[in-house]
Amino acid sequence: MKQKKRTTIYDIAEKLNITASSVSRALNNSNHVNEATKKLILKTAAELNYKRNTLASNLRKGHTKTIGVVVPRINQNFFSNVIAGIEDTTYQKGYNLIICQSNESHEKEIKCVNTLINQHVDCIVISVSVDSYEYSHLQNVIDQGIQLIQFDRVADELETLKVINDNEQASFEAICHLIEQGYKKIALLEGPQNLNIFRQRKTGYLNALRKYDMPVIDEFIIENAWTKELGAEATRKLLRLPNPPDAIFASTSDFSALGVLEVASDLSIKVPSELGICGYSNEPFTEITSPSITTIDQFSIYMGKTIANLYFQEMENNETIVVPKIISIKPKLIVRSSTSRSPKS
Amino acid sequence: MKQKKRTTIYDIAEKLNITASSVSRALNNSNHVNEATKKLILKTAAELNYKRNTLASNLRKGHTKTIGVVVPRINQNFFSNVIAGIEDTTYQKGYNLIICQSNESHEKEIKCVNTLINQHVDCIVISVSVDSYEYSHLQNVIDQGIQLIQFDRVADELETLKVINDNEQASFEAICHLIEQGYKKIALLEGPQNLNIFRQRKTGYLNALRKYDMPVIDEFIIENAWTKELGAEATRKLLRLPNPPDAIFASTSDFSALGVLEVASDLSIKVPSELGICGYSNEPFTEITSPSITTIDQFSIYMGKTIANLYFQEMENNETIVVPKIISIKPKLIVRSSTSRSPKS
DNA sequence: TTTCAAATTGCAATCGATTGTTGAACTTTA
DNA sequence: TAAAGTTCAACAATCGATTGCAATTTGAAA
Repeated sequence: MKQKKRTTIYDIAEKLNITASSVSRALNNSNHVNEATKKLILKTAAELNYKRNTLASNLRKGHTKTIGVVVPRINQNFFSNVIAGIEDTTYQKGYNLIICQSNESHEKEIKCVNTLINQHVDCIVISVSVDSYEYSHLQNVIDQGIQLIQFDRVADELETLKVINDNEQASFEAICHLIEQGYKKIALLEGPQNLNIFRQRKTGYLNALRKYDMPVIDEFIIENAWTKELGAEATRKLLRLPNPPDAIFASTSDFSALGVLEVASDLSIKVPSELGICGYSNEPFTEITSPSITTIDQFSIYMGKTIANLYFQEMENNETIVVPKIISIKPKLIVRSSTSRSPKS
Repeated sequence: MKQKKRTTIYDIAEKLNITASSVSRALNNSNHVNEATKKLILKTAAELNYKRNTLASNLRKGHTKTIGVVVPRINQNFFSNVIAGIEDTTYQKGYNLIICQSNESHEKEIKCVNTLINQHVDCIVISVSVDSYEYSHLQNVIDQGIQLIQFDRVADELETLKVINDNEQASFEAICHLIEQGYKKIALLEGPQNLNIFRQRKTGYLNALRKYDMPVIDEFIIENAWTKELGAEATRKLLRLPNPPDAIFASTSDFSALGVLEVASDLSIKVPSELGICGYSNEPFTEITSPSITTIDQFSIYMGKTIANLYFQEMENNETIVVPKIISIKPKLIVRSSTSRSPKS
């Protein structure tokens, strides 16, 4: 590749017989430059097609106006929406985003975080991967003086800024809804319990059952059913039980719920009359399946915006100690056909 | 925010009573350092929790091992898949990605590109926004000596590396398929014709009709129907015609096709027997609508990988002139229920 | 005309890492 | 033992922009 020499402030200075400092000041619109020369400098800069070298500038200034984002998967609706939300508000403040995906791998997550530290980003926003078991790499971020914001899947033990969903409440409401629709034997597809979001959803499920004095049936709780395939498999298993459930809450994801729906469809089990199905995340497709799937909206784009605003807000309270702050967003139950039957037993 | 002083190579040097150059060489595993001191340096670096300042390093070295990506929307399946593909292969080579979204705005696209130039990325990968009308900002990228790779929506007039789909062929095959299924009056929902991808798809449509000696009916071609809402609206208009079409090719997107399907469903028009529907992009949801939607897969993840590999390949042919190269990926028609009727007229 | 302050501009250090050159210490060879 | 060659580390310049301080010019006031 041809590597043309880019024009620098020195080139401009030389051409105009002044020093680079004046050029720099003019470019930064400082008022310590004569208006006339400022105009001239700006004009010459445009002529020479000057582009500021952000690397040099950032090195000198000590900050990069860049935020690093680490998510398990970029191409997953929830995460790409959060990113879009973050981007939307950071862009307006002149910030850039460096986006990494951990591919749900703890190893890669560590590498991503380290790269971001090396890049001297001003802030790291992360949702941890499913198999993370220790968080020294995140502690490291804090130690390096970089603002750390966790969202959705957070490490509870780390005292950082957090933006989360109230998973327990959402899950609780979903189960209450099912019970009110007359379902009596509600199964739970749960996600990996090392992630707190899945633990919280389970708690919500148990609380709701308790509230209505319904028994907790162990074989109705299926571990690690968080993909479409695993959801389908779990469903087949559940429906083969001598006393099968009449509703399934796929607390892990809508994909899992989709697996449930497909199995029900294969077995000609009528949804919602014979089987109620509730998912989680409000993926776009849940609206267009037949029947449409009841699910929980996490306000993902709003969540992204909240994260960005939280960062800027903390930035402004300069000097003060970092107080661990948690912002909890209440998700919303979206009732659709897959759980809507007339409310009688 | 507390801003701790990070440890630098000077800190390590000072502690060990040597110069920073030796530290740098040790950290870069140069063989101009004594093995023993190298070990010592590495050990001390780890102790002091040293992290290389990539800014300084990049400034000195003149490249950043960073690729900038500009797409219309991050949270659109096709684009997020391409990004995931790029990320997958660049990550292995130690490259980073800076991702920007133009939000389909020409203005913002220009700003994104300029930011990336300022950031001294080594390469810019872009799919232009729908309302772009001139490409001086892209010419600028080339002038600054930055490798430019266009994909999918490309500016034909710019001689750059390009990775595209053979839209014309895909569209041609889709229409041939419809005709072979016995559809006789095929409408086209077309996208903004300033984007070449939509022009190509239209050409494919026209070519297929010509091949089968079928007339081109002007009122069957609807402009700018590239969202779900516009697709729905277009469909209502088409079906109100005295002589309505018996198939609709939503060449713009699957979202548009979904709009078609919903209107058909509202009007109780049977798909595929009374109306055939074909979309474009193979969005995940096309598989789970009822009926499932025939569409065209663009191999988006593979496309991303191809882009990344193309960059590395060009990098290696150092010194030579940049030859504009175009890689065309042949999309695949995915036949599903929405167009599958017994092949008789 | 002299004095002083304000407005501009220049000088030089700095951010942290890299790298070509130089020189000292050491090893090998004749 | 002396000459030649190696190895290793120090020195200093460099990447491009920023910024505190010093110096100069300008203009106004005395």
